[in-house]
Amino acid sequence: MKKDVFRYNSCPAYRSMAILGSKWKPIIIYMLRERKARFGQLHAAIGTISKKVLTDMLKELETDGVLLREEFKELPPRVEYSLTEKGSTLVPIIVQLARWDNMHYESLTTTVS
Amino acid sequence: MKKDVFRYNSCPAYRSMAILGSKWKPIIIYMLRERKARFGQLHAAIGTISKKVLTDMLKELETDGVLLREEFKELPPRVEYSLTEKGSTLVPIIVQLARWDNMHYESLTTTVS
DNA sequence: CGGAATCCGTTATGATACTG
DNA sequence: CAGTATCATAACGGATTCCG
Repeated sequence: MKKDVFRYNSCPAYRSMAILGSKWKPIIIYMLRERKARFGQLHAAIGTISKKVLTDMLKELETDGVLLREEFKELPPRVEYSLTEKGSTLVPIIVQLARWDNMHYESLTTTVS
Repeated sequence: MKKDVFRYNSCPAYRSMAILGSKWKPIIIYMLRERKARFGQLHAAIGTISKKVLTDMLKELETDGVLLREEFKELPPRVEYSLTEKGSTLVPIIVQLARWDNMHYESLTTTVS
């Protein structure tokens, strides 16, 4: 369930990498940088992620204290995800990573300001 | 061979994550930040990495243009690895990741200045 | 010394169908 | 709508042995 790949002593940044070092987590966090979003919105926005994997990622991010899950007991159900303060501190790092991409490879459709 | 986990369109930072999002690459890059090192030195310094995996990581990093491999045709053989300019630009990012770790979790033996 | 070659377990991610 | 439950697979990381 946890990223055992990044384990003690392997890397001085293993905890941040345990959070960012997966295929979908950076973009999930980045999407929540300004406003909360519902499960379905995230699923549609990311497009190619499966619901199972999205669920898994959201759970892990919540466990890591990076995001908050609000469940409204309605019908149909509604669940909103938002970044915690801790999660917000990851945004500039993600921006830097994306910027590195843009600097070292060309022509990305997605631009990070 | 490549990190297929970080694939096109999945993440605006997928290229940097393909480099940093593995168990050993950040620490390898960080170790080379000031001076070149030989295969055996890296192997000993990291301690718990297997030779196969170290070889794999070094090959991928070389392919990605992050480090340079110099082979001296001697006996016994000597191979030196060093960061390229492109590789050097990753160091501050790794430092930031490590710093994030230190800020959000306590008491790490390894401190990054 | 610096690998290469094999073999192998675990984990991350995915496709699909189903549900309160 | 927001998930669960199954099942499947490829890739990541590792142990071990052998080699010029």
